[in-house]
Amino acid sequence: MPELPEVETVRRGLEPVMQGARFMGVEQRRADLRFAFPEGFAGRLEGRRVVSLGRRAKYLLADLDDGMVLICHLGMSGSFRIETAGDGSLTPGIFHQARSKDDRHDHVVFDMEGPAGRARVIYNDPRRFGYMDLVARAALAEHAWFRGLGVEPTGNSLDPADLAKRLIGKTAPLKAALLDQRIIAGLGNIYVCEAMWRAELSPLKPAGRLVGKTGRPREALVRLTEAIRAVISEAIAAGGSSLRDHIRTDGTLGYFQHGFSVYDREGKACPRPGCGDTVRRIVQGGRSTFYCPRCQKN
DNA sequence: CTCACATCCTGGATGC
DNA sequence: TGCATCCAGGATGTGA
Repeated sequence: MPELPEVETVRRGLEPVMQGARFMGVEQRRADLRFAFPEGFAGRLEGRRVVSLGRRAKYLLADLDDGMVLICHLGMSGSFRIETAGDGSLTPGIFHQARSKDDRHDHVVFDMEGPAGRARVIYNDPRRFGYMDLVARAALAEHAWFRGLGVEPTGNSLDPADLAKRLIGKTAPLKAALLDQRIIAGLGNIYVCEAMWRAELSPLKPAGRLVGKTGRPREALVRLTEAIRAVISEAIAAGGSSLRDHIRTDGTLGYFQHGFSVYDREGKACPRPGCGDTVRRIVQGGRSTFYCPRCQKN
């Protein structure tokens, strides 16, 4: 599913029509996605105004004017699209026009009215691995989905010393540790593979070996931290990666997939100058890992 | 603690 | 063209 860069791209796409806008109508077309919607979901949103649209890990968070937060996770195949009349001057009538030709997987429809005019925001999710909830902002940190969530891999939040504390003594392979949302929150299969390649670290290496005896981060961990930060920020700048499901709210594609070094490149040449080896695919924990056996020996 | 594996779903790619 | 099979960006729960 969308990993952090894709979710951040969606957040930025929705912000212009959501921030400061009011839910004029909410249509919930089924009782559940991955989980059941909370009781009275649509009615509790209607009439509320979005104070701000944020993100934590792979979760979109819409803070409302009554102190509640709308939480959305896109699962593997969730996407939002925005429909307007094109000139931003939508009348309510436009919303009653025929649905798009393949609306089978449009599960939630938000009719918004705000500073930017009216917009219809539609949640589509073929596999229905996504989920939503509505909780008090004050209780968010203790919510089951957020309690124990690790550090954000963006900006200054990701610090080698802090990461060392989380990895110390871990015998799990590095790949598994980086996918563990309790350690770093927001990374998925793509960016974990890319970051390990950039840092020239083996996905099989026990994660705890990145930490020195005294508990200080080894040089490799500093390198990995920088690689994660770089790949995430570059991916956000590219609008995320569009493989199968990720699409921006305006219907355009992200283009970071063209910048992949190893992900989905099994059998192709390792792009590191002078390497000459071939990208290999192995399976760890049931998920594909792509890496260069020569660059990522240790 | 760690792992392998199944599970929730649909759709696209591939192979016969 | 059909049909079967495998695979997919996530997260959770089970049992070993």
